[in-house]
Amino acid sequence: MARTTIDHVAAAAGVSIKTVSRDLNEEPGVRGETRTKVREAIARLSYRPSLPARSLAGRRSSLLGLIYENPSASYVFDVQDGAMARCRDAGLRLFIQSCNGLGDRLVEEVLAMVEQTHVDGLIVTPPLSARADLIAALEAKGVPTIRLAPDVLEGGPPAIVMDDEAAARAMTEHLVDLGHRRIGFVAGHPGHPSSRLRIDGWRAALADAGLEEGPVEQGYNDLASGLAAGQRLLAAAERPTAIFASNDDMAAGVVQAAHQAGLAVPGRLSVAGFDDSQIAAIVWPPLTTIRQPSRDMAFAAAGLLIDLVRGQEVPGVTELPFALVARGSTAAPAAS
Amino acid sequence: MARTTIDHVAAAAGVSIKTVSRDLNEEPGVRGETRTKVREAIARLSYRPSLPARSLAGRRSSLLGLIYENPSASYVFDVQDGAMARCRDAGLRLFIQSCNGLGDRLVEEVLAMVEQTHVDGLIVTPPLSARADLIAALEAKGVPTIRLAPDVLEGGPPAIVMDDEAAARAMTEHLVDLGHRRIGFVAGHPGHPSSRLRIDGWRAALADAGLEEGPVEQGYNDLASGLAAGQRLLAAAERPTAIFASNDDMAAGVVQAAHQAGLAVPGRLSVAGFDDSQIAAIVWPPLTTIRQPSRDMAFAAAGLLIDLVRGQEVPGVTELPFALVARGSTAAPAAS
DNA sequence: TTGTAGGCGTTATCAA
DNA sequence: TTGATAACGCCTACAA
Repeated sequence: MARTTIDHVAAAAGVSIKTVSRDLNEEPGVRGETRTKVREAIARLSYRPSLPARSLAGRRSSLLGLIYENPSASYVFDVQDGAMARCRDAGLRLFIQSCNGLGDRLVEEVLAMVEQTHVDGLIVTPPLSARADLIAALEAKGVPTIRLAPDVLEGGPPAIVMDDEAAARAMTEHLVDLGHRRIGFVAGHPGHPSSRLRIDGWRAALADAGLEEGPVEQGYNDLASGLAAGQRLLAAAERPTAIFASNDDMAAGVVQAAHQAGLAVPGRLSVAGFDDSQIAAIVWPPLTTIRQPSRDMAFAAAGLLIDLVRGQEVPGVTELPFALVARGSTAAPAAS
Repeated sequence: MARTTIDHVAAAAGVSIKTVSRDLNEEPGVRGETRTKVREAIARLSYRPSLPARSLAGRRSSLLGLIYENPSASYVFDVQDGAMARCRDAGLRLFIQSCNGLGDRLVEEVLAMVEQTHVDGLIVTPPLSARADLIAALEAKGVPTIRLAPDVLEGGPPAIVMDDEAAARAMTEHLVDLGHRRIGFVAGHPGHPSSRLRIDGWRAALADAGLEEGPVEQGYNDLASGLAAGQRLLAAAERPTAIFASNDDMAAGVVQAAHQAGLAVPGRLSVAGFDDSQIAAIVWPPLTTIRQPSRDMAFAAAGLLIDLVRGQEVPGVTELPFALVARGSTAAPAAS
């Protein structure tokens, strides 16, 4: 029950607590011999410094925060994993907070969390990274912040992004290259940062190819809305030969709609998604999609935040590359 | 930059800091009038007590911990969500830690986390809840612990479980009732607590129905191994008319194997899963499966842990009900 | 290169 | 019913 403290270590090593502290924090000015003694005592007593005591005494808590709201389980999982890995490398801890269901108390609750836990800085994931009120409040409080995939890049805290528009364009070009001329689109949730960029990319690619704009249906980033959108798209008189959905969940819905309509995928209909979430590899046929490097982005975000907290300069925008993953759900259109 | 502290509140309310502290902790012995004054000052200054200071001074940190390792993204997501919700209700915070890739440093790292963060107690999710060394170490340290879905119930810290065996039996009975006589099984990961219970349930139900035991193939809880197991099962001379997989990911793999073999599901082959994870509703046809109340179990676990930390008695085993979710992947066998 | 004193923001103890 | 004061375990500033 009795905690091992820095005093015990100091006594065991025959030095003062300050010397132990210096070693712990890798401060200079400790003789090699002394350092060895201290290290040995630390190991022998298996001493672990108390984080609360540190954050109380010092100006740092060795704790970073990460907040999320709602996105898919796999996205949250990847992001957590990446950020935690980076923190572990740096000997820091990550405090994760869900903001689901906070409604209009969001800003207040986040500030409360930051104050109570003393996190040194915060990683804000989408769609929270698009909440201007939140970001403004954090800046006003002086909380070091990194935005993950925000909607607006100019101004605001440093951001980590992927080029959604270029990715959507690449996917559309992939479909065009396969020979598709009538390519429908299922738009993403209107409140989501990347939705606009993705539809813009689709439009741009069609324009570049000299093709007419295909039919668009609104979705809400979940399977059900993708299914409904797919049904509407497929019921039209002039059916598209390919449908590009703004995320994988909706693309899975479109695949279901095709199954229901008795249309073979990709024989009669090609379907493309976005995100390369778990689902993409699980539906049949597996989805051609865009791999968003969620884990890498979070890893990088944590790295930037660490720099930021240490007072170093960090770039305003860091862009990570995407990849087009071609799988079974897209093919050349049926010769008609 | 200057933090609002209990001193500011005390000054504003014209009382001592101890009185403010008493109000914060809902201790008795504060006059109603005084309490009102204090509350008003707290609200006006939007004061939030510092968690580190609390854990340093008091015997409690108002922080619970949750550790996980590897399971599917959706499982982790649900569990986090449930535990966080319960913590929020109680005014506590939840510290989440991934234990992926820790190898043989697992026990050491978990103990380090517990010591460093001062969490009051720990929720241990599967498959970590089956790690005897970990559980023993936590008990030795006197860390209040709740096990989520452990393999062994007798002894050890309080556990929250679902009756895996009964659920597997129910699913098998469902298939028998549909008319299946040759029911194959894809076994779950050998290291996973519930794998044995599920196969036992399947065996028991077949025995009860007076049926011969069907073919079994080993899987590892992921899609790929389910696919491989499905291929082996379907290649056999006497093909089963139904396959029950120990989890949904593997069931999705079996469905893929059926697709590849040109076997209609559920026309020529019925497939059943377990977990009701996201995947279950996404594959085509959607899976008949067992809903494991992961979120509820985590919610309950946090509740028990709170009681435990407060020194109350908690039951050794708490069992939550499962549900059989019948969807499109199971039907009567083709008349042959 | 090392050590001493003071304080971080709370809760606990004991007195008023 | 309230308050002064001493911890809690560490870091910062300053001294030796």
